[in-house]
Amino acid sequence: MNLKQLSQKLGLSQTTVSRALNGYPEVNEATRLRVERAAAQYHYRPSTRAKGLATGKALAIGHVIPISSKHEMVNPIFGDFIAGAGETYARHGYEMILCTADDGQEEQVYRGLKARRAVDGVVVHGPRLDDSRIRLLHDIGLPFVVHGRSSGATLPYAWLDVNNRHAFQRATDFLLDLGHLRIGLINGMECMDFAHRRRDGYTIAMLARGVPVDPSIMRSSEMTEDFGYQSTRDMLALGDPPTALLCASLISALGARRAVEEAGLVMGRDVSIITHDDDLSYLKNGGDIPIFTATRSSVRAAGARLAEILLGGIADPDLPHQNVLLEAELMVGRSTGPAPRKD
Amino acid sequence: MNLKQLSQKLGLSQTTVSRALNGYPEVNEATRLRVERAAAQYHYRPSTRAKGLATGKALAIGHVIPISSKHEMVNPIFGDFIAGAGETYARHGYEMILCTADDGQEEQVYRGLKARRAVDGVVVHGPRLDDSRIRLLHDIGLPFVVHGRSSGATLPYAWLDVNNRHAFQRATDFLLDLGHLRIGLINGMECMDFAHRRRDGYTIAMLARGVPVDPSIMRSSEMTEDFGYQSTRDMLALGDPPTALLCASLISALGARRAVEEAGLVMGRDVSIITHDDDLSYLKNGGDIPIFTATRSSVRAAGARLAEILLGGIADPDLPHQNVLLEAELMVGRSTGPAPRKD
DNA sequence: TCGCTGTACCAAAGCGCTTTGGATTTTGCT
DNA sequence: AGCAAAATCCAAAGCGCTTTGGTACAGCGA
Repeated sequence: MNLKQLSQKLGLSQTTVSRALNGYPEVNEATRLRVERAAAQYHYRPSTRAKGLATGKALAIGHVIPISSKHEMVNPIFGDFIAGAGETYARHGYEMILCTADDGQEEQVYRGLKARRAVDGVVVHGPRLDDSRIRLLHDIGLPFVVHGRSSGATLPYAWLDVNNRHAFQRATDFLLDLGHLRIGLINGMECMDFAHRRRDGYTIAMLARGVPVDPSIMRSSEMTEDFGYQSTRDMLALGDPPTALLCASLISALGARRAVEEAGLVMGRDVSIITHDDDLSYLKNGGDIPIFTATRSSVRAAGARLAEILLGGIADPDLPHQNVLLEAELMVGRSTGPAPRKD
Repeated sequence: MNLKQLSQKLGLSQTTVSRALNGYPEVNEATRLRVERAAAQYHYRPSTRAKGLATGKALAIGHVIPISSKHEMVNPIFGDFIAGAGETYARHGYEMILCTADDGQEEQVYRGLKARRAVDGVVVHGPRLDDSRIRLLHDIGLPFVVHGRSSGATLPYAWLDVNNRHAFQRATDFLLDLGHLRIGLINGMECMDFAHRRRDGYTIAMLARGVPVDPSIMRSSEMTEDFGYQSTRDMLALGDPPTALLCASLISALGARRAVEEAGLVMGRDVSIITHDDDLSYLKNGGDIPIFTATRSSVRAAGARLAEILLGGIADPDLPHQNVLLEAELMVGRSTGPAPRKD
């Protein structure tokens, strides 16, 4: 069923039917009701493509998933983020379109999206330090919101981020308060902006207390379980091993715990662990009492909020760039305790 | 830059430019070359919407992500699956569009996709037993491929699945061969087809050896870390605890290991664990030697393969429904060993 | 030379919608 | 009653592409 057929069935012009359905004022209420009922009855829905063509909008938002061809790594938070954003898009009549982009060809993908007029805006995932995508999207005139931030970017841009620096600063302080002095950092890849900021927070807190920052207990890589395990095992084998660990993700924290237990140590007693927790639906941090003490911030909520920002910016391009900084909660779980006394 | 502008710049008609770009024969090779060069120079890309309107195709594939509003659970394999499929779509000039659908409104979402003519086909994720979506999509005439299968479906349909029954049968046999008799099952939700089949495989193997199937060591729920932990803890507290566990996912296996170790037992010695491993990029099963003995099958590869099948079916609707059954590998890791001798 | 067959190109219609610029009828007011 | 304004509705153009149904011209054999 298309507009023409529907309007013929109603004995009205396409104009009137279209206006009735789109809430324009110049149509009799009785007529509008009749139209709406008929539309529902025949399951009429305007074709997105035709509507898009006619209005000059794409009625779609693009998400470009960076996929490192080296590591073939897909960001595990992606599913939850999308779930949050998707609901918002649907409510506003937008489609969500996904593209994957290997390392080198990211620029191509964004340009293609723009040239094909496939989207009205995009979400930038996984920003790196001084991320080139910001300049690129600015230049080609494609509205965007960054999930995270990009230190070093000179242009103003819209973003939504968790206050990673503050979160890790608080977490480090929490451990310092418990008497820990050897605090290991198991970070994400520090070319990623969020990891860089977390490290900053960690360093700031350590230095503020005059505790030395020791590179030998700071690791940085993709946040896999195995990386958490290896890093922890290595660090525990040091002459002066850490009594506490700061992990960048629940997944690497699971690996860290494995190494701790494998070494015959008890988490929360011999080694304390704090992790960041993205509150992923498939990786809950325990039940009532969290397993891990964690800095928590829901990625899914972030997705929903970010989508609102993007759509708002598209609806009114003159609006100033929105910047939203979310604070993470510090949830105390069972993985932390006072630093073990040296005997 | 659009077709009209490009054709004016070239002093050709839109027809000729369009045909040149789409590889039709009735255009001079020299002209075609000139057109292609100009298109590249001006970054011309046909508008997907316009092209779709003109051809009557949507040039897009839909993925509907079921999101249980009860559990707010997003399938963790989703990111990797999408990554596999996305590359295939891009290569064929298709967009991938995502919708989220809460429990009740799935039918609405599919109908909407069809009515808006937003997609040429869809991928059905997470099929349940006798899944109603198969009938629905058949009825509304939307091409689809199921990732998994649906026991009880009477209509023929295209699917790509892992041989879950065989995989779990082999895994169970493997444990039985090691002398285990009390083998616990930590399954996914058994309304899901894959979980049902895995249970079947387990049961078949047990019965074939005359080993009793004991419901008290069989659990079924969403595959979270916590579920793996709780289930294992409970089972280990039984009078006659299992000496081996079969897990449905690496995530719940991590939870199972936690419970095993917390009980002061050693995985691979006191309790053997076999898990299914979807080979997710962010959750590798260890390094060189797998942590867990596992039935492995790459979800990402499945995504790529399934996308090919769907596009093939769309290109030639008369083709019979393709059915692909992938065998999982049984990878031996460090989590399994002979059944402990009773003293 | 004429007709005929390709080859290479083009004008215009059409995909399903929105929107512009009227046209017609009603209403409100004097 | 008479007339402007408001209320409703409509025909047709246009969004950017593909495709149908041509035309024009060169080349060829008779």
